[in-house]
Amino acid sequence: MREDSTKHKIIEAAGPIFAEVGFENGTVRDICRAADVNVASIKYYFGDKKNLYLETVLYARQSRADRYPFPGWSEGTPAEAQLYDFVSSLLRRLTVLQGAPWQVNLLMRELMKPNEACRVIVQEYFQPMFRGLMALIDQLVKCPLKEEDRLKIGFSIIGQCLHYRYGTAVMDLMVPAGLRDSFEIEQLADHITKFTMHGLENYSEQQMPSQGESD
Amino acid sequence: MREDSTKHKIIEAAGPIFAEVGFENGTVRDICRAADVNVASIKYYFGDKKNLYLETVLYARQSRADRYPFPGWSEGTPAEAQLYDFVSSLLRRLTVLQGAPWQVNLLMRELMKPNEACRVIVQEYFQPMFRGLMALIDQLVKCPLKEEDRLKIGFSIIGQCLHYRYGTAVMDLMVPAGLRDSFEIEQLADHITKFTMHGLENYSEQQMPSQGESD
DNA sequence: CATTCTATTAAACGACCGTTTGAATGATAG
DNA sequence: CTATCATTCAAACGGTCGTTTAATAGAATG
Repeated sequence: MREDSTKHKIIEAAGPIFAEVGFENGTVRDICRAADVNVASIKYYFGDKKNLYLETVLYARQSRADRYPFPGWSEGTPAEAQLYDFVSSLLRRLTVLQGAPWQVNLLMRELMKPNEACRVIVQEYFQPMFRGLMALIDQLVKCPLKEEDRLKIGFSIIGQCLHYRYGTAVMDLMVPAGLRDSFEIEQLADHITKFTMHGLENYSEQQMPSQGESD
Repeated sequence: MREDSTKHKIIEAAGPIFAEVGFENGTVRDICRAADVNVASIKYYFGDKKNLYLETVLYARQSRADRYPFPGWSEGTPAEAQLYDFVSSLLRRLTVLQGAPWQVNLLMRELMKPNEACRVIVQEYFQPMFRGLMALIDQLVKCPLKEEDRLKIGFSIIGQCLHYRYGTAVMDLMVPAGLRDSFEIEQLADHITKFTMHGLENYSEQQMPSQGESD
């Protein structure tokens, strides 16, 4: 798609608007004014507003995937370093503590209240990332994990990271101004990595408690 | 407020609608149809739609606070048991893995994209909870914590819990049907408690690493 | 040149929005 | 009964929404 094509201009204008206010509140008139095109162009190029939204979400996904291909580690990299890299790149990808680019906000919006585009996003974007994380978890614990525990651990890691995006507004009210310096990405990644490493340390020993916990 | 009063009927009708579709997409006509009152009642009792929304959010907060007053533990309760209670009651309060009552969804919506009501919610609802958690964290680690670390640990715990609400849709696609049984609230609380306990175990030793971590 | 196809335009359509009006209703008080 | 008050009502207001129309301009094709 040519960068100066009308279709491209519309998507680039629609992205920030949908990301900011969602599908229903983003009006085609606003979008077309921002893109400097006639309102009828929506019908001409996308059929209707719904399809414009769909194409915009998929475009956002694609451009984020292009921008942040998943890091491959060299063979010898220690697992803890890989975990740190994973966490910090996830935080960075979410551009925690900064204004996120519209692509991120739009994808988050889609993941939280899934429309049609959600399944595609999860399958092509989220699952590969999560699979990489679970392989990493396997390296970090001593013994093989049950699938459900592997998932829960993964959710614990992801949850710690995502909370810094979900809860941005709350956290701004929560963290005193004097402590903001301690909440840069590197330090958050450091904390989450340590916290997780310790959390995993004795995990293998807890795998099979005393079978039969009730009587 | 009498339970059968018109004002009460309107709020009870507005709650689920605002929670489901947000402020902008919830129409006064839908609300009034659900409440079985005339549209002009909005102006009569609330002035305008915005004020109706505000009163509905505050009502939601109040009814949740009434329903789940914060648990007080007896003096001797072990800290780990308190942590488990905290986590499981938070998960339960969010009614993770179930359809949440409209009050929860409305409050989550407000916390994520703060309108006017947010500040009140955070101050009266969230901060007391968080303060309780931080006091609990102090009991769990051996030595006094820096304020910033206490906050980060708190966020790590909250983040793990909230992710099961934020990411509901994604997780439904992520967890194979055969493993759903392992994701009941008790088991999630168990995992998060253990994971957190281990995460905190060596925390005190990491407080002051080797000062000067570069070259 | 005449024709066909692509792209863009201003204007309008019907539907729905939040809000407002002014009359009707029914209970209460003098 | 009359007057007053709070409450409810159907109807309409002006505005914005997504969508559509029909006309237009310019390039491509014969």
